[in-house]
Formats: sequence, structure tokens, C-alpha cells
Amino acid sequence: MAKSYFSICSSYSLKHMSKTGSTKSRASGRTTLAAVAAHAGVSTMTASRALNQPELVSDLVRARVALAVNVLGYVPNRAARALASRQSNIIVVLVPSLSNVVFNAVLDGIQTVVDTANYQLLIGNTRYSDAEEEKLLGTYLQSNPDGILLSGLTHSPRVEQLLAGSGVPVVSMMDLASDPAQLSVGFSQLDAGYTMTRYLIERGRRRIAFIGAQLDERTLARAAGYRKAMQEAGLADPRLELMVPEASSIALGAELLGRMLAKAPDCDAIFCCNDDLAHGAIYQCQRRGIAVPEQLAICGFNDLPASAWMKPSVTTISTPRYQVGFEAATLLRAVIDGRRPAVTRIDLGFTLMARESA
Amino acid sequence: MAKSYFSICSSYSLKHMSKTGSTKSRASGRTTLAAVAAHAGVSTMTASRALNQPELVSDLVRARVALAVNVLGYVPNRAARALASRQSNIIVVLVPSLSNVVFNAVLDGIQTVVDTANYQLLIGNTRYSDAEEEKLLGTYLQSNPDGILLSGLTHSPRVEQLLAGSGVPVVSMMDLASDPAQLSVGFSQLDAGYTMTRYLIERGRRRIAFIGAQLDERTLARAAGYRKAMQEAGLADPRLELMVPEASSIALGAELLGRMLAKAPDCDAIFCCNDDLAHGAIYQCQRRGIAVPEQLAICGFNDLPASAWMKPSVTTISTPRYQVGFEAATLLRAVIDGRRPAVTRIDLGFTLMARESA
DNA sequence: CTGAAAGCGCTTACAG
DNA sequence: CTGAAAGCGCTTACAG
Repeated sequence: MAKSYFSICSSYSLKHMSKTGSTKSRASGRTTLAAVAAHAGVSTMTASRALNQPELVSDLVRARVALAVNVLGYVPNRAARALASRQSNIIVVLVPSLSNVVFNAVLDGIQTVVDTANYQLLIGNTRYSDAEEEKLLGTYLQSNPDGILLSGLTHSPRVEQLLAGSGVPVVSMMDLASDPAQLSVGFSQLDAGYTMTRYLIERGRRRIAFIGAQLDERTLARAAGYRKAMQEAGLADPRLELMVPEASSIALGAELLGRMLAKAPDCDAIFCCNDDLAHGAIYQCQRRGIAVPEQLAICGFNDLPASAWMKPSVTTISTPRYQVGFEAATLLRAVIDGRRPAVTRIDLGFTLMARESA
Repeated sequence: MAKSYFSICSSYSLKHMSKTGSTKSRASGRTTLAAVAAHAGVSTMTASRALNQPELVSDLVRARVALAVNVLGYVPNRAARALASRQSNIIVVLVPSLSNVVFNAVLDGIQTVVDTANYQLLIGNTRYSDAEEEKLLGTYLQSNPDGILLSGLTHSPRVEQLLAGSGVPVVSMMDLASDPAQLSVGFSQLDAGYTMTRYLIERGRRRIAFIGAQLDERTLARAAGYRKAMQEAGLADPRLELMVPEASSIALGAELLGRMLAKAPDCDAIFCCNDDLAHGAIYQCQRRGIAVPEQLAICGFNDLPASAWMKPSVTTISTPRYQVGFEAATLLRAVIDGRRPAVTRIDLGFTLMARESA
């Protein structure tokens, strides 16, 4: 099979060469639409139409062009198409992490929508860094994307400037924008933090600590929700907060548990800003012989797969991440297609999963 | 800042419009290199050189072009560049999963290499499906990539055909090719499976089971290594193997533990084809009151972060996934740059992590 | 060190 | 339903 493919290629090359003459050619050597058209005995633009708007072309032409495509092994040149049509069919997605299950699910949701169209996804990992985000956006803007999907509501001035200058439609994912002019899909991170803290208070916990890492906008919003609930209940105490800029991990959770306990030995619950930290904290408790939840309640955020299976299972907030990706991409497509969305802010909510650990 | 940016844009637009005249223009409206050149008072190609080969241009020209770029907010059009230069500066990466920590690390390693050059990564998630891989490759080939990074050694005939037809250099990741003409970076999955099984045998285990999911090439190679060791030791028994096509997960590991125990109640060790399954199996043991490793030894593969922290910690194989990505991308770059690699098969090895669970 | 011309491989109006 | 011409925004030889 591979062999016949090669021979077809070379026979075409010969024809092509003799036609063009042996003068310096800048051609790439790959089969062009012009070659397909010649093979099918139609003009280039008719061949183009047969491929892109087949309903505008006669059955005969469509069949002959299809045959030529197969025989010559034609692969359209996307760069040429993008240049001529001034439409890249590219959607850029910027996420702060690829190793985070949350953003994997978001990407999955986006992919599902994108797969139904002829879009190509340009995925960028900002690694929670403004500088990286600026760099990636600058690079990806060169590809003239039709739309952009961003994680989070707030971005650096440089990013805002690039975005404004490009005029490309943007949808923000994960949290809800206060400005209705900003398209956003997610849920209120602050409300979720508040809800979890209220849950702990209602279960009788009083010295509730908050452990936060990475300090990205979502962690900060969850912390704000925690603080609000603690203040309302008259339980607020700054010594109960431990915020570090390092990346979340199980190892960090284990370490922060120790630091928190040293800082506030009387704390009776720990709200971890995500499940990775919660898992690490629980494993550390197991190593230290601290009973969870009897001595210390521990809860997380995001409901990672392990949270339901661990012993004790982990109380956490389940987040609609797949839906976030799906709805954000759907919204973006609508805007790209020129439809004015009725709702500019899509709240997908969250669910408290009460389990054994808190 | 955003405001001043806008005003610059519009003032330029006016100039541009008046120059072009009000005839039907197909222009995108974005600043072109020609506009930059005009602003700097040089020809378009000199402006191009100032940007791409600054050393070939006078200091004065370089400065004037740089100024024009800033004033006009020029963003190069990648499609135009790709078309004119017949070089896309795109590298395609196809991985079977994005939610797997292993491939996240591989992508990280690739990114590190790619970031040092002006390459753009086109990341595709094949979801362990040949059909998806064919579709993605077909689409990505339209972008005329300079190189391709593939996961695994074997691919469908259609993929092989597309690859051969494109003439684009390919490096295979994760396992080692037997054919030296095929560029590969990874380690022997079979040897790793063999090594783990030998370890269990040497620790006195006799009824060693193998649990495999997904049944991708790597799982199959690990199973082959397991089988080889079991046969050599005269311990082989088909009832000790449980292979299912479903995707690996903690939940599946928990389920398969039950099925394995029902199938072979006398088994004294379970080699799980990856850590997700091992974690699920261990959690299930905790729920059933089965002592690990006393009653049943359980080991995994890949050394996920939780494996070192769980109680019991998990015996597993640590794999050089970041290095795989890094070395594969480095090798691919060398080939793209026309260097003939001295070694076509890079063995990065693996490490057995002996911990509490086995 | 700099430039006029041609061309990369497509699609877009405009005709017929 | 089909086609001749122009153009998208860059870079590549080739000169000077």
C-alpha cells in the first residue's frame, strides 16, 4: 500500500516538473489543489468548491475531484487556506496546568465541541505564570485564531492589551465575571469556599484552618469565601490561615499539615484549597497517628477520583469542569459565528460531597 | 494603555485605507509587514530581515523597524510566513491521553526543548484509539509540520501510510524500536514487566497475578515480561491473568481486585499494569480488611506521586517520562535540522521502587 | 547592507 | 453549475 502511494507521487512529480519547466521552482513538492484540478479536468476554484462546498458542484465534478484527491494523495495546505480566507479555524486555549485533572476535564469538554467542527485547538500551558501567558498569547496570536478560551477572570495588562489589539473573541473559564460584557463560564469559587466552611461550622467545628497553595485567583477566591464564613460566625483568626505560593502537590499537603499544626495546635478542621493538598494532609495524619475526622476534620476541593476511594474518603467540592469546557467552547463558537449570546455569564454550580474525612 | 493602543491602530488604519484606496479590499485589517516597512522607510524585505535575521541589517534600520513594530502593534502572520517559506515551525505530538500524569510529564519534557526554539506544538489526544490517531494525523498534516512525535512503536496501516506519504520525520516515544531505521526514545516495557515480576518471585511470592487494562502496546509488553518471568520460574498459570480493555482508573482497580480474588483466591501478589489500578486495588483491600502486603502483595507501574505517600506506600516502577519527552524532542530537532543522529534508539531505563506494598 | 519581482497554495469576489 | 484574475502577507532567490 505504502509502495503504491509512493509510485503515484513520483509519477505526478514528473508530470508537474515537465509542465512547470525546470526553472527554479519554490514549490514544496507536495500535491497542490491545482494538480488535483488538472487531474479532474476542472479549474482550481471548481476543485476548491468540490472540496469545501460540494453542494454547489455537479455530481460528476464532485466524483472526479474526489478520485483525483485519492489518486494523488492530496493534503490541503492549511496555511494557504488561512491566508486566502483570512480564517484560521484555530481556537486557542490557555490553561494554567496540564497535569491537573481539572484542566484535563476542561480540555476534554472543549475537544468534544471542537471535534464537531473543523477547528484546530492550540493548547497552551501557562504554568500559572503571567509571563508565560503573555508569551504564549503573543505566539498564538500570530496564527490569527478565530477565538480564545482563557482560564480565570483576571490577566496581566499586557495580556489585556494583546487581547484588545487582536479583536479576537474571548471566553473566560472557571469563575464568573462581574462585568456582563466579559463572557464567562464556571461557578462562584467564593461561594464554594463559603459553602464548605459553613458545612464545617455546622458540623460543630470551631477552629477551622485554611491551607492554600499556588495562590492563583481561584485559591484566593475560595479563601475569601472561607474568611467570609468565619467572620460571620465570629470565628475568624488569621493564625488559622496558611498560604504558600508553591505548586500544590501531595507532598506539599503533607508538609503544610505539619506547619499548620505547629502554628495552631488547637485547630479541629483543615479546609485545603484542593484535593491534592487534602490527600497529602490525610496521608500525613495516617503517618502521625492523627484520627481523621475524629481528632481533625480534613476537606478538599475538586473531588479528584481518589477522594471517593481513599480511607477515609474525602469530603470535598465536586466541580463541573467538563461542563465548563463544553459550555465555554459552545459559547465561543456562537460568538465566532456572529450570534449574540443571550447569557454572557453561565453559572454551572458546584456540589458539596460530604464523606468520611470531615 | 489599552486606550492608546487603540488610537494608534485607528490612525494607522486611516492612512492605510487612503493609500489603498476605497476599492474592494480583501485585507484583514491587521497591520502588515508592508505597513511596518513603510513606517520605517524601508522595503518590505528589509523589514522582514530586520525581524528574522537582524544581524544582516544596519543598526539604524533595526531600530526603526523595531519602533514601527511597537507603534503599529505589528503581529506577524504565521500562515503567510509558513506559505512563503514552506516551513511551518510546527511540531505535532500525539499522546494517547492527557489526563495521564505520564504523558503530562512527556509533554513537559517536549515543551522544554521546544521553548528554546520558535516551534509551535500541536498536541493531539488520540484517546488510545487508532481511528482518532488517523483523524488527528490527517488534520495536523494539513499544517505541514516539520516533525512528528508519536507515542508507541506500532500504528495502524493508515497512519503508516500518512506518515510515509508526508515525508515528515518521526520519533517514537515510550518504548524501544527493534528496527534501527525507526527513531525511538524510551525504555523496554517488556524488561520492566519482567523485572517487577522477578522482584516478586524473589520475595517469595508464587501465585503472582497480573491485572491489565486498556490493553495498549505498553500494557501488553509489560504483560509479556510478566509471562516470561513466570514461565522461566515454572509459575505460569493463565488463571492468574486478568486483562480488560476498559480505561485504567482507581475504580477499575478496585473492581478488578475483587474479580481477581474470585478467579484465583489463592493468589499472593498482584502486579497491576499501572499505579491507578494498584491504588484502587489497595483501597479495596483496606475496605475488605485484606492486609497489604502480609496477605497480598500489590505493586503498580509508573510511580505516580501518591504511590510514595499512601499507606502502605506502593512498590512500583519509576519511569523516565520527562526525559523521554526531552530526549525525543531533542532527537527530532536534530533530524529536522538535517543532522544524522548517531544513535537512533535511546534507552532511558527504569527504576524499581521497592516500598511497603510488595 | 538594501530592494524589485515573483511566488508560496489557496479563496474571494465577479462574471457568465 | 463553472472559470479567469487578483490577492491574502509573507519570504526567496537574484541583483546591486
